[in-house]
Amino acid sequence: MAHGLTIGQVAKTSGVAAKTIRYYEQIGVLPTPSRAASGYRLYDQPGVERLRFIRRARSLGLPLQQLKTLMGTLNGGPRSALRPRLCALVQGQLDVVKNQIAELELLRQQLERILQRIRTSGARPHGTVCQCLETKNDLAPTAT
Amino acid sequence: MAHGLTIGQVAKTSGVAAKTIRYYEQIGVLPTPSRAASGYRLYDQPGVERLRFIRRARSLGLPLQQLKTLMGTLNGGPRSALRPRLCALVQGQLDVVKNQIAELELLRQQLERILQRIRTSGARPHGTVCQCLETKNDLAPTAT
DNA sequence: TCTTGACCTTCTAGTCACTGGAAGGTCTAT
DNA sequence: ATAGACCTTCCAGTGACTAGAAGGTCAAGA
Repeated sequence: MAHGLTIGQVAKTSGVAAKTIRYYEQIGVLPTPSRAASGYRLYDQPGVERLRFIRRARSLGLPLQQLKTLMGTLNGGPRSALRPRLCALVQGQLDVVKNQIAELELLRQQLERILQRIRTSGARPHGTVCQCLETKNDLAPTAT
Repeated sequence: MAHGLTIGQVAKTSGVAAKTIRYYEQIGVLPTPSRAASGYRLYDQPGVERLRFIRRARSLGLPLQQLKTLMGTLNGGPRSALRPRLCALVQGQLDVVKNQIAELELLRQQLERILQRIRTSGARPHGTVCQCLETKNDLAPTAT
């Protein structure tokens, strides 16, 4: 009731589910907010901004574990370490994303070839397994 | 000891961890194999082929749940339903993959712009949150 | 025959990022 | 006073495995 938004209000304005906000707090990505006499969580503006930061970074694919350590740096670590760390984080994520794209492109080609094959030749079962997925050449051995 | 490969031999030749093979059996994607007197699992050739089929399909990103129902069709369902089902499965997966690629491409662009910004302008903390991740225009609200 | 070490068995629990639900307390408006 | 919308905590589930513990089995060598 004092100054501050309840978790539901924060959820509504930020688009992050209340459950998710509690979860972030639970695993230590968000600090524990102040509480009303009733026990309700109360968020102030910096608290809301921290959440938005987390969400922004998450939408870039940064894992919560890395965010957690980064938040640690942000709230208390040496300021000088900030830029290189952020830089490395984003660069690392960029590499991850590039690799994912490359792998998915391969996958797409495989799927298109297979679809072609199913459509034209039909899927004759051989034993209990489909021939159309049997040809080795098209498929990476462990491309997950 | 009778005819058949132990789980470790299958694991070695197929490149699938023994743990994973047991897991597939546990969730019903693979049928329960025969057992030696000792209780060891023994796999015959069709069993090994089923595993290879699963892995091939998994490497295409098909979820185990779908594979499970497909295996049901393969082992007992009407043969006529096979081709359209497989076709739909692969087509669906192709759509999924295409969407993933498109999203990751957006993500890559965002990350590259952000990296540029960090490198050139530096990351001045503002309050407790980084400005360089604060600009809304670059970032999708919920692009995970 | 005994022992060593590799292999196998089951079971439980952990990963990641949430999400759902139950059981119960609080706030606001009527 | 009561309805119902909100909040609290805790437990469990998702997908596709992976790790580890505790114990049984097998083949080979001394």
